[in-house]
Amino acid sequence: MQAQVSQTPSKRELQKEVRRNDIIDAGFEEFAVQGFTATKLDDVAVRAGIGKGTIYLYFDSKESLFQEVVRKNLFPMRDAAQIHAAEFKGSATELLTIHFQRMYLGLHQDRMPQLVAMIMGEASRFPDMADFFFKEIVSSNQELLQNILKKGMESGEFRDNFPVEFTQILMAPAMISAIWRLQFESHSPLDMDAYTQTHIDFVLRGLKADQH
Amino acid sequence: MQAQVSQTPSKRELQKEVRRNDIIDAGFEEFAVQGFTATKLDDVAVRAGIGKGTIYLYFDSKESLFQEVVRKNLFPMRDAAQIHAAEFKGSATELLTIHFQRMYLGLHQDRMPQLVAMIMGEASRFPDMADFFFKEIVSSNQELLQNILKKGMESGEFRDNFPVEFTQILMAPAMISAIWRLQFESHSPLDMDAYTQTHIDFVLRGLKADQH
Amino acid sequence: MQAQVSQTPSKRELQKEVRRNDIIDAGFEEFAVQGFTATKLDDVAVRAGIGKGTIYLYFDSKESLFQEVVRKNLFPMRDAAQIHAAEFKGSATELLTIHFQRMYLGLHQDRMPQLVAMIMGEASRFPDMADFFFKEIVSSNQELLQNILKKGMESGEFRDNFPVEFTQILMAPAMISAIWRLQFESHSPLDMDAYTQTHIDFVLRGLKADQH
Amino acid sequence: MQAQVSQTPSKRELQKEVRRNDIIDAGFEEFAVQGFTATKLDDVAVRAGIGKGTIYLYFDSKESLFQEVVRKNLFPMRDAAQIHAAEFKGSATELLTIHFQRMYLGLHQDRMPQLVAMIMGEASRFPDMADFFFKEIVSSNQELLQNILKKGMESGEFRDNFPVEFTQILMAPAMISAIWRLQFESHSPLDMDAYTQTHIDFVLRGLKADQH
DNA sequence: CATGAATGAGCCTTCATTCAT
DNA sequence: TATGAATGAAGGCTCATTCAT
Repeated sequence: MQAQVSQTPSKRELQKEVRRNDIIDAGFEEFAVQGFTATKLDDVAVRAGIGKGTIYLYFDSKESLFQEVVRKNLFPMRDAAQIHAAEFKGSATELLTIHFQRMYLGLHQDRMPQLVAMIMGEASRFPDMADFFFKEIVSSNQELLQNILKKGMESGEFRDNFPVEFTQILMAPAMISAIWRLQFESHSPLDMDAYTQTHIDFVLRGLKADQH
Repeated sequence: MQAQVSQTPSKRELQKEVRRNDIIDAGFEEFAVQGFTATKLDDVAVRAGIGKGTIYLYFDSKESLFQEVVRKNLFPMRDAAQIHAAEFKGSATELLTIHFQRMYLGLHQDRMPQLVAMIMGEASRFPDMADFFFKEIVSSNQELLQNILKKGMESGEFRDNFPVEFTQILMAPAMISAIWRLQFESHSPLDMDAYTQTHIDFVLRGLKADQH
Repeated sequence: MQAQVSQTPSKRELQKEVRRNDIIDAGFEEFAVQGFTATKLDDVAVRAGIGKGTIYLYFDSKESLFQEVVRKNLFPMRDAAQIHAAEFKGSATELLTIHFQRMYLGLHQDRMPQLVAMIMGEASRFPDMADFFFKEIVSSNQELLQNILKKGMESGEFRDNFPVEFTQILMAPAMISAIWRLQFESHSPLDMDAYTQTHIDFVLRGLKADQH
Repeated sequence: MQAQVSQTPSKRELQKEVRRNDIIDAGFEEFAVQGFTATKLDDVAVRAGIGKGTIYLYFDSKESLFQEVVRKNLFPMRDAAQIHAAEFKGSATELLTIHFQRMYLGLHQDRMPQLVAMIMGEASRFPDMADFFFKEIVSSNQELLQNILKKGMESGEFRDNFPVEFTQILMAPAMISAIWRLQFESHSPLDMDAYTQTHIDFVLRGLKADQH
């Protein structure tokens, strides 16, 4: 008579998952604004609307909460980019264009700029985190871009003498734009659409196969 | 008995200046490695070879010491760049090349990468500092580069349709290289000479006047 | 339908009693190993195979659980000793010998050494418990031993000038052996059979009626 | 002209030593009354009349303070006993008598009973401490007593069939008396002079060479 | 001027107890 | 009844800042 299917999570389990997410989101906000060290778990708790001790029912420590925050916010972007690239049918030029447009969308979503800035600034003091970040995010992105470059070189769209190991040169303006908006938006706002377009255009010019 | 001439600083004043500099240098090392929040004034004192209390004879607070550290380490680079650009006689292409080479030299000198990373990561939490950093360093650099661009456009070396307000696009790879080396050098080392050359070459290609 | 006779406990009441005992046993294990302060009710619950909140359905607080643990584990020993002494037919020498042998058996049973050590170390911080322990266990044991001594003095087996108020002198080696094994077994193990025999022999020599 | 002799500690160093001792003494009081786990460093600080943080200028942690407390309070007793035994000229019976009298004096001095009770109760949860205690105090005491026993056996004062490895049997009543006074003094006070005398007398009877 | 001992506010983490389900 | 999620007070420890020497 028990019609309870084991796959459907109980109401309680659902509630726990929701709560866990609330904490991650609250942590995201706080970490992004305050940075890791300066963030107080008290503030995270207040923002999540829970008691301070509750955080420890879901996470082992401040650091592990931080890892989850990074994970939850960066993985989807990475995965979406990979899937898109794998499925894309079209020229390398088009793919690179769309890939960069998507990168800008992701980087300026919500509090992503803060997250990026925080990781750049504090990762080196948490070797585990730098490790995790490099392996899960950075190298995957690098590889993705390298594949696009190789594709373009094979098709003759891109010059074949650009050193593919220096993908940083191509992506850097996107990262810097995120930091810029975080730090200097009030001093000198950035027209992101124009910036994005200029950046992509600049990259395509720089990669264009040499005339002869 | 004191025939002290007011213009020449007394031995005591010289001594004070030296001491002040020692503290700034020690602070630089510590802030660069640990970041602002994680740096202990105890460590700064030890590194400077003085007592902890002495710091407060020269600086009002941890934060004001930090400001001085930034000031002292970034001003010379900026000033040297400005002087060089003003005095340079030659093509815009050459000037831009040399300017970038100097920028890389400066950025990878000593602990500059850490300083850059730290500013990027923590500046937003110290509005005064972000302010100072923008006004004294960023905008000056931007202006300098814009002048080079305009010069090149006027001489016909560079295409005149690159939006000069987006100098970030041109400089970003240099900033990112500093951060990369700080965070990921152990995961994936960067050949800086090749990187620098590739970057400059890429920029020049991107700015090259259109063929017709 | 319920033909429940009030004198026979219902199945439910039996179940409650069983559950209560499970908790006490789990508490015993944990308190004995960790001590009172260091024991977490969480661990007790896990060991008892129940939820943490359930403990509060059976006990008012951690402290009251502790009292029950002590009560349940020391009463049987005390009662068995009293019954045995009351029923014993034989010489005082024999009775004392057997009484001590039983004491050793009890003291080294299971986790009794830990319980003894814990009471010795922590009882003073729980006046109620010290009270309870003194009234229910200590004084009863003292009285029992005093009765044996008096019996032996009357029968001429023991010298009559041993001050019966100092039964501690006779029992101490047994208590200390329990603590020794708990704390120093790894440093210097104790051959309990030989120790017991030596102790009893020593006591009998010390009590032996003077020669003349 | 500097007449400062390097051996004389400066006033500041003296002050530090005094302060260090104050903290140890305050810690002694608190640990003895509350036990290790229940003692708050706040309370130690208040008792020592200093700020909470000051403790950490002198000790690394609560546990290391505890070690110092034990060290400072137990070492003198141990050393004095060893010196006395080494210098003593007289019979083994006299030596043992005096040794025990001194042991009682030491054990009931100040807060020594509490310290003993605390070590007995909590040592097992701090393996380092149990280790330290066994090596520095227990085994030294055991050895000392064994030497006295051997001396008496050689001189014919004591029977030679008492197993010298079981010195616990001889010393236990002294330890137990300390605990008794701590826990049950209010329920049943102990006349320590009579107790001591009875114990020594009992031990000497038990060790007395057999008549023949 | 220089020192470093002293301070105490502040933060992460734990855990007995409560209570909605 | 039983559960275990939630709470928040409490404690060990850190560190910027002060101040007596």
